[in-house]
Amino acid sequence: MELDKSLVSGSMALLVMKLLEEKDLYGYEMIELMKNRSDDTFHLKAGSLYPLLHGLEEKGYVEAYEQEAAAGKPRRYYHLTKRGHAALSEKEQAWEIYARAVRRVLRGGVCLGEA
Amino acid sequence: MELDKSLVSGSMALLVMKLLEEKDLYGYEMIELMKNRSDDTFHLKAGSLYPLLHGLEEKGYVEAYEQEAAAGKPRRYYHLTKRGHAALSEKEQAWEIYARAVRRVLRGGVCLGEA
DNA sequence: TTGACATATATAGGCTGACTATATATCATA
DNA sequence: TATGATATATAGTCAGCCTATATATGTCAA
Repeated sequence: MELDKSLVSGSMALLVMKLLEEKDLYGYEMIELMKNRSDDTFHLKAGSLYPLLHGLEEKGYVEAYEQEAAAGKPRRYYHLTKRGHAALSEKEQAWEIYARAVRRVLRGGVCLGEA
Repeated sequence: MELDKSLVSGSMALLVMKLLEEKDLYGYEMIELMKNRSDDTFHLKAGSLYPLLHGLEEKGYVEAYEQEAAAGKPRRYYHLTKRGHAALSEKEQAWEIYARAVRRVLRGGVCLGEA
């Protein structure tokens, strides 16, 4: 079953920043890592990722620097800033709240805590 | 903390259909029910809901019928069709897959099962 | 009586986020 | 030499939810 793409909306920035929490990465690497970490669920496209990274850079959540690779084009590494860490933390909390609310609704009305 | 609206994208159709699984509802009722069921997390707006319902009707996922209320405007009730039930089931599965993948990424790399 | 508010549905227009398509450039391999 | 993997980038498009606004009825307070 193909994943409904409309479900993916909005959380890519969160997921990308989460990858950057561990270590600096370049774009192409993130695409591969995202695929692996999500157990082949998220196929983040280059055309989605690079504009997203530029947006995060504008907001001051990441900083970029060029680095030569052993072969091929030089790589543009991204580093999560202090502000980025703070934003990531908030987005993680927001995700928790959101996912919990979806679970509540999907669990249906026959449960405790019904308002 | 205000919920990041961009996270909500895409899953409203799923949640609305889930409400309709239990019983027929009219639009205004869904807005209230959604708020209660989600523990005051989802504030679905009328301007989002009604076009969404019309879309579900066009796809044959719901059927509508008018019914007079004790007072005020007649209410437009929505009923989940057989096709709607099937679509709901698929969307629920898609949500499970998506949420699991997000959890995997958020859990980070220092875990078992890393691909 | 009139103004505000809750109930109830509807549409127009805008913003954001992810997509496809395309462009560029290097290197390996067939 | 041409195909594919690596690597980054932008333009244009589409979908989803938003705000703002319109309509209509009933209740309650000033």
